[in-house]
Amino acid sequence: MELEQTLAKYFGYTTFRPGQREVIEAILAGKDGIALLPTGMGKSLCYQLPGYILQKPVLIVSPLLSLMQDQVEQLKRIGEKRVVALNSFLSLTEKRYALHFLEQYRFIFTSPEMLLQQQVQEKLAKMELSLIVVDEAHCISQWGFDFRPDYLRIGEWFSQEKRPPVLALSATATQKVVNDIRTTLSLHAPFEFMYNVDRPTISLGRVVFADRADKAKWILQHIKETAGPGILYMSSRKRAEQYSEAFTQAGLRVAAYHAGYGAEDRQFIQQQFIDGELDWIVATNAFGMGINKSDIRQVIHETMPANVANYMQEIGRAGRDGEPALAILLYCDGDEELAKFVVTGDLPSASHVDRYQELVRQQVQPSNMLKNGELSETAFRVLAYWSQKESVEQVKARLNQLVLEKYQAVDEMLKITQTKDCIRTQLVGYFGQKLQEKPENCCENCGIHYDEINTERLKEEKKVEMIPWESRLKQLLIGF
DNA sequence: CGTAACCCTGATAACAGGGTTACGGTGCGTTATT
Repeated sequence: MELEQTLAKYFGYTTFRPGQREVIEAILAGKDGIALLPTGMGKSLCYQLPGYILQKPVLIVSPLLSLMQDQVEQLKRIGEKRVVALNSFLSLTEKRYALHFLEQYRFIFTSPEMLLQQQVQEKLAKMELSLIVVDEAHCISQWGFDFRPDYLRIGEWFSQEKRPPVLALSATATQKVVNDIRTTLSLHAPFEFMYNVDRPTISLGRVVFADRADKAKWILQHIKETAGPGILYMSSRKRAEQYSEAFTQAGLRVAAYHAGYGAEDRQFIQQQFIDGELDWIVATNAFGMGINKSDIRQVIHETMPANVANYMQEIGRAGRDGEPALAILLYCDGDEELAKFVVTGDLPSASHVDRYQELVRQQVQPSNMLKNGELSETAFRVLAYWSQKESVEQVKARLNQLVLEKYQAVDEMLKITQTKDCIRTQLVGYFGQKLQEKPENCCENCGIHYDEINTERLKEEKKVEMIPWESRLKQLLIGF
């Protein structure tokens, strides 16, 4: 059957979106692949369609439980019953059942951590898969080395034996991230499809402040006077809460969001935002992955993110409906120091490496280190991962290297806050691409026509405030 | 590592300036308590 016929039969579409056909054909030809497609451009179809053609299960490794649930629901909505999310939401009985009948499912979603459990591994060893998908594959690079080491173990697992094609999917990935994906997954001459990373409808604003108080004043004013829906990214949980409270007191529909809240609260806030009951989310970088909201008009960074990849990922949440949107990066001297601390603050130290080895030598459980609270659970897991693989000296060198790389990544982001050249050109450059065409309201340095837009806005105001979102965008562009 | 908020001191009134302290992100799975 032709691909189009299968597409129509299962998904009801008549044509493919850019890249989908190429990626699917490569997979069907047995090749590995890396596909970078913006959210909303049908990434998941790249594995769902092959799932219907290759009559064996597709395994999808996903970073978040909520993401898995969404994907499962989405598939069930189009009538697919043979789909399962193998994760800790399942009770022991449910998990046993799912594992027992695992080969019967068409789509199996799971986390890296669950995938690597012995019982899952044993089951998978007896099964034949048609395809392994690593969804949101930038997580390998973003999390694998110092946060969720199991992201690195995915590649170790299937590199050793005969395996089906592997497809890595992500919205955006810098050159470094693509390299990390390729090497840690040991992809064999992968087919690579990279959609244009530039999002011409997002204007790239930037405001530099003399001190923090000025910045705070600007934020308070800006949020009060401009329209959402928007995300205000903060670099600390506490500040997210403080700002959120200030806005709430000013009568705005705002909520804070960070990983300190329980899963239910987070789900609730996210849903309120999606449903339009909240205009602003004041969040840490915990917010965003898997958010399906097309009309986000603004993404503001109170402090710069830790690297360019994260920045692109975060601003890319704006304007998915194709209508104009605005990203504003705020900077104040010294902001990079906080970013540097935050990204390296929880790494194990050289003395931790020594102590780990010492405990192993004495045949004491290294996890005893956790009892007196000298390092976090995350730091311990990272330490354990590397210590099991490498010598004490190698681990120390690796950790030092990691710190250096993280600092460099922050410095690259810092350049964007300081450049006098076109921000868009520079940003796109980090993704190995060349800017095709500058949009009219390109960036702070090329000139965003705030004045023009402001005048229009005034004219607009004299008429009526009825044109739903056009007038909102104009409102949104004041405050400069 | 750097910042901000806090406290203390000195010398007799308000407050400058030194010292101290608290604070800073991301998620899985499992297990022991409410």
